[in-house]
Amino acid sequence: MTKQTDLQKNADAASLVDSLVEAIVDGVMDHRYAPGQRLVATDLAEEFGVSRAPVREALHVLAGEGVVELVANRGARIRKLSRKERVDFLEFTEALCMLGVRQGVTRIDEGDNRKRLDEHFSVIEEAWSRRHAADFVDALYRYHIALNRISGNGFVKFFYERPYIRFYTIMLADLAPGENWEQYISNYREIHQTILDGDQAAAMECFSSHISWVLSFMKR
Amino acid sequence: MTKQTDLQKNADAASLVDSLVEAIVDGVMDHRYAPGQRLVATDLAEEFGVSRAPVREALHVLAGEGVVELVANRGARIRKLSRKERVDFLEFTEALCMLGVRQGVTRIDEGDNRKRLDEHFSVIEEAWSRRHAADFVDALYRYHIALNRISGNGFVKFFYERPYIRFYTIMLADLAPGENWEQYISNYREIHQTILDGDQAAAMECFSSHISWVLSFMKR
DNA sequence: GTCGATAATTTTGTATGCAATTTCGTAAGA
DNA sequence: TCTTACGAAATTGCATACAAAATTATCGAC
Repeated sequence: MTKQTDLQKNADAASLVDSLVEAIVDGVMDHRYAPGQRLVATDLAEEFGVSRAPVREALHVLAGEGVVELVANRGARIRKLSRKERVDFLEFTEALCMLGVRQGVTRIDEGDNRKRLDEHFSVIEEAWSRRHAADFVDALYRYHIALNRISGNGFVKFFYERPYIRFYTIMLADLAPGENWEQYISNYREIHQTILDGDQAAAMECFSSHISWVLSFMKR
Repeated sequence: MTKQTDLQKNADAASLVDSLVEAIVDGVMDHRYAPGQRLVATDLAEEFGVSRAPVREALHVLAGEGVVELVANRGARIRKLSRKERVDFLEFTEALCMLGVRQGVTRIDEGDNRKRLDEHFSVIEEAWSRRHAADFVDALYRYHIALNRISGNGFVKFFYERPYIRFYTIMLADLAPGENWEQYISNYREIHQTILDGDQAAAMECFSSHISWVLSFMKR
């Protein structure tokens, strides 16, 4: 029995390979493919009703992105990060977000930036109130996407929204906030407020000490 | 006449696609392929004496990496960064290096870290004395690779050494140091010294103000 | 039952074929 | 001279084919 997953071939110029990349990333996001799991080209081809060629090309894109690990003669598997790798990644990504904070603060009053950022923050609050780790981490991620866009650094925007950053970020849900729901939201309320206040020094200080705190309990 | 470029098929497990990726990146590095240039799969296939399939896969890896831009039905071209994009990229990459500095300082006395970092610095000095922008930028890049390795954050190491970071970094050679050779090396001597001294606060302060200075003259 | 060798099956890697699309050259018309 | 139109050539995207490698299954020895 062939269960064909629909490829939403965006009416526009999205190529088949692009659709496949997106479909596979989606599959990873909603845990249909688990980290470490092997991805057999033939199976995917059948699942999506295409030949192996575009599937392989999609897997190579994902390998370039870092979502997938490609070993010669052994095919592809979803990349799996050790605990240390995830902590390292968090440290890395937070250093980036710091840049978003620094530059975002200076532009908070342009256009509807303030309103938009505030909306994103309420999603964080909402996920927090439900104590839903995955949604919480996702909301934090989207908040920083918004902030990075506001910051105006095109490269940070480009980078932070790449599939594998999204993917790795989501994988942090089992490390944070851990047992620290209260402190976490409290920190972010302060960060958000200082950003809204346009106080760059305070925002960076807040965010920086939040990072230190998060890393301290993640590294134990 | 078919001029076949040698693919150095590393004796070990490096697949054909990997070799192609490396060969293409090398081609970009020594300016045989210019940013914006179109890469025709058939031509590359012929050049390397293979079929189009692995070439296409290599191009998809590079697309995932961000070295190449892939447009549906129009094939691949070497990614070209505008001036603003390059400045944004520099801002981005410096934020990362900041992390390397912060953590690297704390480990400067482990093993032969001090010696190795010092060796990398002398390469910077050497390129500086020749006033060779490309070599200078490359030496700076390698210095930070060494520092990132010392820092112990595996993700920063992994990330900073990816082909496209190397590629983009090299593309900064026409923006820096510009007319500012003297100030640039002077800053780096101070950065290097504070790192050797193990003075984290001073190192971060030095590096941070160096970044501000570089960006100020690049943004003009 | 466990281990190891061997055969059968699966899966990968690369080449090739062909239709669809784009690109390029050329010529007609304003 | 500059567009615009059109047809030929080039190029891409996807499917298919097949050899090489890896994986799994089978079977016998202990």
